[in-house]
Amino acid sequence: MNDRADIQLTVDVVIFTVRAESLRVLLVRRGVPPFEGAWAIPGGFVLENEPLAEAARRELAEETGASDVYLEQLYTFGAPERDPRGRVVTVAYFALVPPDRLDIRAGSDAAEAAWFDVARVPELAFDHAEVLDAALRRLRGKVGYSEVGFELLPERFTLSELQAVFETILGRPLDKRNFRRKVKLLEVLVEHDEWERQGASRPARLYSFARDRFETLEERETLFPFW
Amino acid sequence: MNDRADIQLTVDVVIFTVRAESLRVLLVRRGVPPFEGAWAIPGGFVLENEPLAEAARRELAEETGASDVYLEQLYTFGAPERDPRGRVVTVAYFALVPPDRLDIRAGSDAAEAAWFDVARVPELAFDHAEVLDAALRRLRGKVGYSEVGFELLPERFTLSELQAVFETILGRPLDKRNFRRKVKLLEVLVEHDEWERQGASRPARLYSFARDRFETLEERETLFPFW
DNA sequence: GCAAAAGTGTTCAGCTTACACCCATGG
DNA sequence: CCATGGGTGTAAGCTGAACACTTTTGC
Repeated sequence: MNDRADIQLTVDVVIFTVRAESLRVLLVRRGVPPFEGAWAIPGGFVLENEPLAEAARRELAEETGASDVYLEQLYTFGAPERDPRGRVVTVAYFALVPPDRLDIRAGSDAAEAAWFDVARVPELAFDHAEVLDAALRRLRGKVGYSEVGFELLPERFTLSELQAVFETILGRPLDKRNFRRKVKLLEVLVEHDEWERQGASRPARLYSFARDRFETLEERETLFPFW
Repeated sequence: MNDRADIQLTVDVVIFTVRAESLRVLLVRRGVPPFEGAWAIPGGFVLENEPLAEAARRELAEETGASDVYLEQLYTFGAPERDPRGRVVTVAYFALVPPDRLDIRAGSDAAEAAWFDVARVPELAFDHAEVLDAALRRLRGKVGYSEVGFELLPERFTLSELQAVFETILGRPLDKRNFRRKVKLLEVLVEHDEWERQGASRPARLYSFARDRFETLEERETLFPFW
């Protein structure tokens, strides 16, 4: 009468960053069967007495050295046949890592890891194609009414960089003037008297993201209009 | 070196229905410790070789007799101390059951179960207050751009009934004329030559929900505007 | 002085909102 | 005939989209 399944629980973390105007995801190459040699989303088993989000942060730190970045639970995948070794249910998370938070050294000690443009991802192990797809849909769905667009940038950034992130996530160009007007209207950016110069062009003003102001915005639910 | 946690996996299902213009949730009274005598969200262990959604549907059918209703994975709760008996991670789902799909007999054989107005829910066992809160936020958040508002109604319904469901979920009144115009603009309702008469008033036309038309709408992502 | 990217307003269309009266029926 | 809920259109304000030129710098 006790047919509780003997289940192993893992967390997988879809780790995104932005580089050279492309959205990238971190994948690791599997060194052991099953799917030996295939690319996979980094993940691992949940430890005793470890909260799920903490397991995800541990995974994230092991692979990237990054901590204190945006992390969100995505979905739980539990098809019985998703892992040929047995019943393994995985709680998938996704993380947004600004380029300046990446620790180059991290992850290099363990398995091979590499960043892939999300438009050019190889075949993935397990049901990880589905996991990645869910993460991308979530990210794209939320960019319009949440902070995720801001969480991929370094501490200081230009409005053009911000716009490039939005365009990268959405996969389409945005109008520069409209974009700037709307962002400023949100009142979540702090304007600095610092300027980024790059090559032979006019320097761009640097901004930073005021996370606290965004949170008060959310409560007003101005961003969730009734259709 | 193998510190994989010995974890029990359950599914909990937040079951909503609408009755008398109030949004209700099904709760069961616990007959055994821990939290003996407290009200809880129905749930149970995942079986060997059972997909998570199937476990949720099984739970749902046991409690309500309903099948083929709207079911969506909500969130996975895994705080180590959430169940005093040990490490129990739960994958929470929520279900929307139209009143005509409820089987009165179901659930009566087992534990005591009852419907509660979501605004008048008693103290709940475990972290179920948090689970219910997440379900309500998800439901309210999605009513404006998804089909959830349509999934709580019987096969045939009037526009006033539909509006009442939206108002119940959102917790605020909507303008009748605007509501009707927008719903008709969506083109997801089938108009029938049947009329509901109730008491001393003009009969109301009956409609049904064309789920397939809604799905093609979703792909057009007209409903997900960029801010 | 020219190439390159930064920065800046206005107009128009479409959508959202607010709002009040007549209609069909049962009792 | 009256009480009850069903059903319908229009005007005003607001929001989103389209669009082009000037500025600052490095070379």
